[in-house]
Amino acid sequence: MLTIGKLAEAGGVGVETIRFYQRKELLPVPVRDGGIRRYDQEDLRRLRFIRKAQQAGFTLEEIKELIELDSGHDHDRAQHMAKKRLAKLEEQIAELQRARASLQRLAEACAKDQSGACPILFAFDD
Amino acid sequence: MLTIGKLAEAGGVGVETIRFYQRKELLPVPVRDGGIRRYDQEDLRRLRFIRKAQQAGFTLEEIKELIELDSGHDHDRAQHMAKKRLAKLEEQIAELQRARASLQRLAEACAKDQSGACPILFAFDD
DNA sequence: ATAAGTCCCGTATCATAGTACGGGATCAAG
DNA sequence: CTTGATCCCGTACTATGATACGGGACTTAT
Repeated sequence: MLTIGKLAEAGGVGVETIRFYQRKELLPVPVRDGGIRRYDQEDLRRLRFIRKAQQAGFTLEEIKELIELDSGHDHDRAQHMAKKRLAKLEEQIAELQRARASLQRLAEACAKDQSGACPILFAFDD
Repeated sequence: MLTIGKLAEAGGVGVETIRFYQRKELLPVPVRDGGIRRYDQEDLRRLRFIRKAQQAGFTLEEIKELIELDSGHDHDRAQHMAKKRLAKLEEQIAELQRARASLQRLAEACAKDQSGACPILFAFDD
């Protein structure tokens, strides 16, 4: 059994973040042991799930939805969300790659022409 | 000469956004023609610069700094910022690619095993 | 010259994801 | 049995990038 501080530490977040997730109904508000909330491994697992899902780009709103898919039996819905997120990820990656190409080109132009106006400051003209 | 509404339209943003950028000192507050602010092509160029730079991932704070590099002659600083941003872009791209790989794997596992618990809901275990 | 459409300004609100604060309760160690 | 750490709770504040609102001034078309 963990206290909120231990759970936060184990999950790599701050205590306030746990409380924030509870308010957002991403984590259950656990039973109390004489005023003090006690957490178990399931809570830690869920906390870690939240963090991993965030890394995959899901918003807390979406993560809440994933969690609410009742103990993992709604494959269709889960797959739908995963696909939607994958499409979004593709899009984001492509966008960043375009930005990178454009910025690389400008940085090179800036390095070449050391006199006069710097191209970076004059346009992102892609 | 443009009014704020025309400038906003030409730049593909809302009127409020122009005013927001003025408050943030990203756009100059122009001279007034009898109470009405008038904008020129230079303002439009700058507005477009802001949007392009945003697409390259610069924050408004950074864009302000870029703009303040005195009419484009501080190549060193501009290049430094471009490199910093490029590094950050690389990092973001790599991170999204990792997220994509992980999520793809989970989606496949979910599709294969239609019975029982959905792997998506049980871990992002990369 | 009057009505509709813009523009002016300051202030408030939004979404997202937290972080901080203050005052009281409770727990663990010496 | 006191002291310090940790916990409780609600509320407020932060950052980022806008978006909305209200009431008055100004412009444009008829």
